[in-house]
Amino acid sequence: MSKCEHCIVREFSSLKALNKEELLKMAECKTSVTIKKGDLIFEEGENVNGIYCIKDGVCKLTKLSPNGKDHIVKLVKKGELLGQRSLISDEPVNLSAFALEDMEVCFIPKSEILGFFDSNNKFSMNVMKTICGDLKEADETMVNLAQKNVKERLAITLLYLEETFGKNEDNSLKIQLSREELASMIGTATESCIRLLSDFNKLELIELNGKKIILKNISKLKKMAE
Amino acid sequence: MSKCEHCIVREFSSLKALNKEELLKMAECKTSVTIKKGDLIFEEGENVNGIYCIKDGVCKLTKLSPNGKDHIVKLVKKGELLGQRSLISDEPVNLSAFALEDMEVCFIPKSEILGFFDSNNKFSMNVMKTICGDLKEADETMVNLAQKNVKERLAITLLYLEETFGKNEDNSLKIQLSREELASMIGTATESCIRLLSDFNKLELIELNGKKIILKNISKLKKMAE
DNA sequence: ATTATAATATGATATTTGTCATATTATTTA
DNA sequence: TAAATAATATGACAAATATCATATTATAAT
Repeated sequence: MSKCEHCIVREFSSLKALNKEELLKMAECKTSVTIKKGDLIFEEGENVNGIYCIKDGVCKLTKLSPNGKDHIVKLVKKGELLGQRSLISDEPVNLSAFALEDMEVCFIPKSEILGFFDSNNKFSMNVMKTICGDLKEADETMVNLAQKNVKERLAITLLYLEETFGKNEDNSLKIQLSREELASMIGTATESCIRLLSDFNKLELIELNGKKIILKNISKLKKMAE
Repeated sequence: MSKCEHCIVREFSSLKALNKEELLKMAECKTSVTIKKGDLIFEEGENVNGIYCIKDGVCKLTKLSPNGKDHIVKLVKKGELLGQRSLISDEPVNLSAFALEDMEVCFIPKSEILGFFDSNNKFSMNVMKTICGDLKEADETMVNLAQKNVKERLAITLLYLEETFGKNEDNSLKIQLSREELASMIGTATESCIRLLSDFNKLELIELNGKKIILKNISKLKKMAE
């Protein structure tokens, strides 16, 4: 069992507030899990009795609409925690989580985390700040969905993907989403998404190379996103 | 100066966790404010150094899009708190608040609230739960905006308004929104909103009587909202 | 390697929604 | 009370987007 004390990833989340003792305690009750690309981590409505700390990889949080279509609410990456909201509200999770890449995560049981809430005020505040950040982001996304058209939302999303997940040596987006997933992030039909990517390509805003997407004209994309 | 101890409204918010001492302390530093319908409480980007406890009335939280249009992100009513997110994140507010009715609110300075966070764990947990609830709601709204059409969103919103704010003796919605505001909640053009209300009226789902809206066929509206 | 399957791409068309014009009604202000 | 202004309503049309069909390409399975 690896030691949480020596885990660098911890430094990026609310868990950075924990002291040595708390980390030792946590190391003893945590479980390390490997998850393969495409696999389900948890499903909407499920009781997840703890939180996941993402050591490596990226996952998508999705919500199913009554029409049967999934919407991607958020992408979560290395260093972030999963399942905080559900734990605090003491409710089943309201989103499903699927691995977009092979992942390594640690599961920390609920009782342990609740203990930290009681004993470590800094930790509580960190978690609160994270959730407040999520709420602020959600408000912005909401307004974008309500007031921007699909073209603008695609531009916004492409810029977000490069900014958040970076690019490879060939400048292509590091994170690989299918066209269907990209459409499900921006809230449109897969065909519309494909068509607009094609348009962006012709306008030389981006370059398409199979699954690879390269942002060629960031400033024009930014203008487009306004 | 009225005593927080005897304020019933307090029982509906996170503040219910405060003990007598804390309430006495709060009563001394709070300020009571009356706000007239239509007035601004605070504006996006402003530093609000505390939180508002709504004693009476309803307000809207809006966000301005770069295109110049406002979007109503949330309605907040009697018993709820305003400005929690901003206080925790230690950032300017990201939404503007306007009174939809004459309001009575109490302003409690930041320092006071931060003290409660340190000393009263129950209070912290209550605030966290509220914000988690907001986040869950925001996720749902997001998916609705992304996947439902305007007709469905209108039905959802009308049902929400009746459920949340109740109805008058004549069965009309207690909360009065202009067509423009209703449109700005569901994320559509004012004319589209008016047109659909008119359609709903013809289909006898609702009844329009000047500014008054009566929900006539709840079950059909619910089917429509799916 | 070959076939089967899934992902991407594009055209044609229908539907939804937005925009602009204008009429009508309600509300405020002088 | 009359005039001015704002809110609501509706028509005509344009633009955005979804849907369905089908082709092409990539990926996985045998």
